[in-house]
Amino acid sequence: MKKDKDKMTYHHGDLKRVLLEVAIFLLQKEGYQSLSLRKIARLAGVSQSAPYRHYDDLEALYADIASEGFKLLTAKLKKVKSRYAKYPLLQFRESGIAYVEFAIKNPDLFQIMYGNQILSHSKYEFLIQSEEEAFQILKNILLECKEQGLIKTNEIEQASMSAWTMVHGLAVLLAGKQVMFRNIDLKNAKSITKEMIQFLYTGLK
Amino acid sequence: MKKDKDKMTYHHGDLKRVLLEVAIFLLQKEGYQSLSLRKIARLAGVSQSAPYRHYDDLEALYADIASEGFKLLTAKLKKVKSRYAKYPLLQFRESGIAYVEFAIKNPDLFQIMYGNQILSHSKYEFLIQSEEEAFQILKNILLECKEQGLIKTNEIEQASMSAWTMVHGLAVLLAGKQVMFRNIDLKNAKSITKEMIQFLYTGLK
DNA sequence: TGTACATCAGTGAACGCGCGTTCACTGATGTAC
DNA sequence: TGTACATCAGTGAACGCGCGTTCACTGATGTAC
Repeated sequence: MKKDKDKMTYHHGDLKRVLLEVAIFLLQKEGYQSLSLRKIARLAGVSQSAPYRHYDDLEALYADIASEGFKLLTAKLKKVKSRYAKYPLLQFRESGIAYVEFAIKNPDLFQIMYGNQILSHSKYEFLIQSEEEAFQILKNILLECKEQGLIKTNEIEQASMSAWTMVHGLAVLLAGKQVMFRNIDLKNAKSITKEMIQFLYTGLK
Repeated sequence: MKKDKDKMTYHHGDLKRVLLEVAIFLLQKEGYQSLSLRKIARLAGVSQSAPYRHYDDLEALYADIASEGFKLLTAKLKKVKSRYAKYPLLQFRESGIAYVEFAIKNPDLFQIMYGNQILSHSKYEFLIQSEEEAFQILKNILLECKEQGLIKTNEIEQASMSAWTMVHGLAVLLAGKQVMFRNIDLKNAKSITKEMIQFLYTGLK
C-alpha cells in the first residue's frame, strides 16, 4: 500500500504537484494568454517532454489546473462557512464576497476555470466533481438559511443558482477590469458585493 | 465631402468592414481561441499584410471587433426597447433575455468583448463608447420604470448595475456551456432568465 | 545481501506548424495643369 | 480631354519565434531470486 506514497518521491519528486503550482504561479505572473506547456516545464525545472509522463496532452493539464482552482475556491468557501457557523445569513453574504475576492485575486486562474480553454469539459470527471463540490457548499448555506426560516423560497436549487449567477457575474466583471467596473479596488468591490447580495436576499425572502 | 465615401470603394472596396465581418464569422465558426490576423486576411481574400493598412496591430483589430460586438448588442437591445415602448417592466425583462440570447448565439464574440484579449482597453476610446452606449439603454429602461412608479430604488445607477451584473453572470455561464448550466437549450435559458429577473425585480421594488 | 532484470520518470533533439510583423515593391486611383 | 505625378491600398517574400508533440534514449528505482 505504500506504492502510491513512494511514487511521490520517485525521480523528481511529485512532478505533477509541482507542475500545478508552477502553472498557477505563471497564471498570476503572466496571464492565461501566454501560458504554455513548455513554459510550465521550464519553470518546473524539467524538460518540455516530461509533463507527458503525467498528462496525455495540454488540455488534460489545463483540466487539472482548473480542477485545482475549484478546490482552492472550495477551501476558501468552507473556511467562511465554518467561521460563521451559527449565522447562515452571514455565511450567505460572506461566501459571496469570498467568491468575488477569489476571482479578483486570481483572475487568470478564474479564466481557466470558466473560459473555454477546455473544450471537452465532460471528458474530465474529476473536474466536474471539483466544480460540484464548490456549488454544493452554496446550496448547503441556503439550506441552512431556509431551515432557520430566514428565506422562504422552496426551490433551494434555483435560489442557489440565482445567487451563484449574480455573484459570478460580479466576479467576472470585476476580474476583467473592464466594462462598467473600471478602477474599482478590492474594498469597493466588497461593498458592491454586499449591496448586491442584499438586493438578492430581499428577493428570496 | 465625398472623400470618405470614395474611400469606401477604393481598391478593394471597404476592407475594414469586410475584415470585421469575416472576423465575426470566424468567431462563430472556429472559436476565439484560433482567431488570427492571418486567418482573417486569408478569408477576406487579401494578403496577410493588408490589414496593417487599417490597424496598427492585432490588438487594434480585436478592439474594433469588440466594439462591433457592443454595437450589435446595442442594436438588439434598442429593438427590444422600442417593441415594448409603453411597458418599461417588459422592456426590463425582455432586454435581459435579449442579452442572454446574444451571448448564447455569439459566445466567442462575447468572449472577445469581455475577455482579456484586449490588454489596454482604455487605449480605445471608441470601444469604451460602444460599451457605454449599451449600458445606457439599460439605465434608460430602469429610469422609465421608476418614472412610472414600478420600482422604488433611488439609486438607478446601482440598480442597473445589479441588473446587468446578474444577467451578465447568467450569460457568461450559459455561453460557457460549462459549470452549473450544462445541457441547457435556448428555450430553457430563456425561462431561467425570466425567473431570475423576477427575483431581482422583487428586490428592486 | 547481492545480482540480474524490469519498470518507468525524465531527456533532448527533431518534426512541422502558424503566428505577428516588416519591408521594398506594385499597381490602381485621384489630382493638377 | 490628356498627360505627369502623387498618393495610398494591397502584395508577397522574409524574419524570428514559441508552440505541441514524438521518439529513441538514459539512468534511477523497484522487484525477484
